[in-house]
Amino acid sequence: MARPECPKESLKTKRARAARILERLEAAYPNARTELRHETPFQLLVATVLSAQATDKSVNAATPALFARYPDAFALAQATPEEVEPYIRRIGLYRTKAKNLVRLAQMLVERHGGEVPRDKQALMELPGVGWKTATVVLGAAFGIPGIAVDTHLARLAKRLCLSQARTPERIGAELEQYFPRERWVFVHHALILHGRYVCTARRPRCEACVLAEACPSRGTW
DNA sequence: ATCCCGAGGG
DNA sequence: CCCTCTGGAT
Repeated sequence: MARPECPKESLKTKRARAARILERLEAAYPNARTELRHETPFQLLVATVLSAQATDKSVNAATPALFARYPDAFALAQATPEEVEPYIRRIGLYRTKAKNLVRLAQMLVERHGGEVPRDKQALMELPGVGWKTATVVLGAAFGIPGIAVDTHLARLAKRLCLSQARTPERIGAELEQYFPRERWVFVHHALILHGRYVCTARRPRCEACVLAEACPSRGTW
């Protein structure tokens, strides 16, 4: 990672650049939303927990069979981790995730009537659910604004010189200063798509990047 | 800071 | 072979 210096910008200048970035994201990814397959908030929560350090493709390959066997929290709460493992083994980190999902389902039944709580603190008390997963679920399932920062957002925020902060929470808080609240959830999904297909971790395709004009790091990778 | 972990890409 | 993938818990 050869780091170019980020330009010194006022908040006003940065917001103007963010506005241009948002414009181009809206043109390039007009209906960006989660690519995790799900029918209910519960299934989205499970899929998002499974997506930690895994590709959404591998998660989507596993969840149809998983959801057919365990369609809701009540069904999953009756399972043992050993019974769940075969469904998710190919995703990786499967022992931890199987254990977490069963306990998570049991807690949903015990504390929330089997439903997904619309509250970040309550979500973060569930095993396997941290700040990023809770923010994603609130946004995608309930439309509650928030910019969840995952590996893609962290990388793009740095390359775009939108945030040099280190923790996901701080990067997210900073990004939320630059984009309008009603577009936060869109920005999250659009930047993930852009990070997955264009501004990739290893060899970013700057020549094909619609954000290049607004990116101080263009061509330096 | 380290562990969990399989699968696909370069 | 090494790196990365919508992280979280210890």
